[in-house]
Amino acid sequence: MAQQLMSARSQRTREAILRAARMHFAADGYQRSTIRAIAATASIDPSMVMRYFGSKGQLFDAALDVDLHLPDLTGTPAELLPQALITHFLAPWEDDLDEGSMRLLLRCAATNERAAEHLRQMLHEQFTSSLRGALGAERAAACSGILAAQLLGVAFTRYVLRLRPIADLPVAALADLVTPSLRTVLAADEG
Amino acid sequence: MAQQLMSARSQRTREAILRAARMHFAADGYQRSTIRAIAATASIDPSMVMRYFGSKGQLFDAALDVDLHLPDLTGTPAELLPQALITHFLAPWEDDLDEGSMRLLLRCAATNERAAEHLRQMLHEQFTSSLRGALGAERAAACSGILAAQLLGVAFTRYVLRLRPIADLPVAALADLVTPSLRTVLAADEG
DNA sequence: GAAGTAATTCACTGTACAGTGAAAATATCC
DNA sequence: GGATATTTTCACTGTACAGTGAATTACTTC
Repeated sequence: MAQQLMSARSQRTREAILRAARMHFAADGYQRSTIRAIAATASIDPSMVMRYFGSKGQLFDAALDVDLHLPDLTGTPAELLPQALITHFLAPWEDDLDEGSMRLLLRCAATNERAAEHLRQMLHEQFTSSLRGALGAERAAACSGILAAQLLGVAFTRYVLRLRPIADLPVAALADLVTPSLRTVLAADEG
Repeated sequence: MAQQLMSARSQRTREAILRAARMHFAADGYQRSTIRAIAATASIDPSMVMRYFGSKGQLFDAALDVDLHLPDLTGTPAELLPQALITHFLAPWEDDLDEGSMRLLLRCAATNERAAEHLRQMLHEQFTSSLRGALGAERAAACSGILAAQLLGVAFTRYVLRLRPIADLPVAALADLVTPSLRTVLAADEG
């Protein structure tokens, strides 16, 4: 891609902008984040943002390009599936190495159709491909909707709304709390 | 309140503004909604908004003042509790007589701390008071967090993110899909 | 139907912002 | 070390907006 053709310097600048943009978009949403503020955080001139990303909208698109990193769960015994799902699902939210890109996506999806489409696409792809091996294509498709709803509910409640007690629980306790429900969903579809 | 002192005409204007505001806030979020656009929808002059609500922020606060209308579930047999919960919870979203005020609250809570606080408060009060009679204060407090998370997940997925298939299901089918999980949550806490 | 009050409109201010383009600084190559 | 290309800064434009206050219109009451 174009990135490969860039000098190390512009590469660094580009990444600094992206990092700053993710922070701002995650904290304030799309509208309230200004190019100027993002540029200030990245310690560069606002017009650099235009140079590297063309417009605020394109910068946003670039910032949205994140990943759940759900592993392929093929071979995971049914018994352990709920635990594995919740653990892997929560991981990118908990240790946000990428400046909260998951939070950014969830928050912005609430008010921005572009982000919503991105999130829908991402959830669909990653859930079905992660579960296909373990459940078969048919059951994966049938379950993924309600599984996504439950996990999104937890993520929204914990990371965006910060509703107690869900927001305060250690991850392990949270996983224990949710696991039975996931198990129920997977079991209900078994028959 | 001040409303009682107003003429019928100003009462009507006030309500027209509020209705228009809820529509816009629900559709576009706080930032992207402009006083001008709200005024246009309500077919009045932008400065009327200022007259009646003081500022965009105060108008927003007024628009957020909504209710889940969860009934007191005292006396509902445990067996029927999940069904009753999901049905009553979904109702205000489904038939949005109030111009989508629930959607407005959920959407805006994602990026607006004022709305988030409002939603947290509302969920806490309404869930605990609705369940206290049926479960006792202790169990109500213990369950309400995870119940809220699950129901918020469904609402977010269906009404805000519009992720399929959850977004397309008839309410009854959706209720059937979620009921087992709610039952699991309530059962898990029983011991 | 005139006097007074409440509701509404209008013209305006200041500000914050996205985006532009030319100039300056910095690196790269011969 | 001068020429060329790339990165960065700077000064600017136009626009959209929240909010203000005076002028105007519509109601009410006597």
